[in-house]
Amino acid sequence: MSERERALGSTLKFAVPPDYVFRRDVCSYGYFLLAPNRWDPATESLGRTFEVGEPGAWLTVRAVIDQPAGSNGSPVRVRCDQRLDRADLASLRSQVRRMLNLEDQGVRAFHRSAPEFRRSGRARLFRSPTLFEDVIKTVTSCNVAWTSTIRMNERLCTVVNPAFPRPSQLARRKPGTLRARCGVGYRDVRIVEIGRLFASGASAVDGLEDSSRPDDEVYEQLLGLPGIGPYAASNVMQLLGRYGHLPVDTETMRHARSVLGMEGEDKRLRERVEEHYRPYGEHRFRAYWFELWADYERRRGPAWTWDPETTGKTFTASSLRD
DNA sequence: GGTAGACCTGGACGC
DNA sequence: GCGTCCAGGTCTACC
Repeated sequence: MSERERALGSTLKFAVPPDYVFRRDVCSYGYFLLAPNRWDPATESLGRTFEVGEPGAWLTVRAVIDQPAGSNGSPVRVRCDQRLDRADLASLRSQVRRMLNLEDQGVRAFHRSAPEFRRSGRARLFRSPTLFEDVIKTVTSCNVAWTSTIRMNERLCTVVNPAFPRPSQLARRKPGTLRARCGVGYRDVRIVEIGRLFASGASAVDGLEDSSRPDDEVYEQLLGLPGIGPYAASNVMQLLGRYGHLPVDTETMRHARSVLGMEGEDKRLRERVEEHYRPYGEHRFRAYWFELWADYERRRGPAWTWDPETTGKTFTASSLRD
């Protein structure tokens, strides 16, 4: 493809399920506020840098994704800053489909289990183009305030790769460099090690996306990864489309006390939270999460109106405490 | 199996 | 402007 042909940006349009509402379903999980994603509340579009191609010939593409008609189930559009060939368009399409979680077959079942979310239509959860990015984003969200998570992801994109670091890029980095330039702190060694595992296709990460495997097996495997404890493993589970685990953190405790009216010490509260969401079975994460999200929206307005520079930075348990 | 303390960063607070 | 304290989940050592 010539340079001139490339200059005329490609546009991709594709059908989505009838229930799909772009602004609601993108702004459904905090990762829509993390680099390289950039939500624009004014145009209700998501900007992002992607990488297409193959090892040794990566192509960096800047794209803007939206749903021009804005109505349920109307096609989603992806506008690129350059012209892509068929293979690159296919790669981009598959990355966007993962982010938008379009293959999620459990929406109806979730609404049967939790009819209180039928009216809002909440069910789908936003995620990253790759499992690797979801895992690293999860590690950067552990033991840290939300603003620091935002900063770490920004710096990883600025310092290593604007489309988000690839496993091999993090595998090659010195931990000290990541710590000094990306502000990841003691997570440096763990991030490099996760990069190595994904880059080499080690058995520790093999089969994580195999949906035929039982939940408990995948959960145990995740717990074996560096930097991944019970909270992070449960969070990655939901990013894999497995919603039966609850990632319990300080924010869960705040929610239990302030919204569910529960009392007691953390250990007892943890048990009560598990008990509370048990009736939702394999959908319990979604029931928990959209209840929490509805509370955020009561405080801050609909998520699609949040400005990443202001409102988007205010989510952390201590700042939301009543 | 349970628990205490270290890990690192940035924000809040007091002086 | 500086020093101190605290929030935040994982990991290791120890009981």
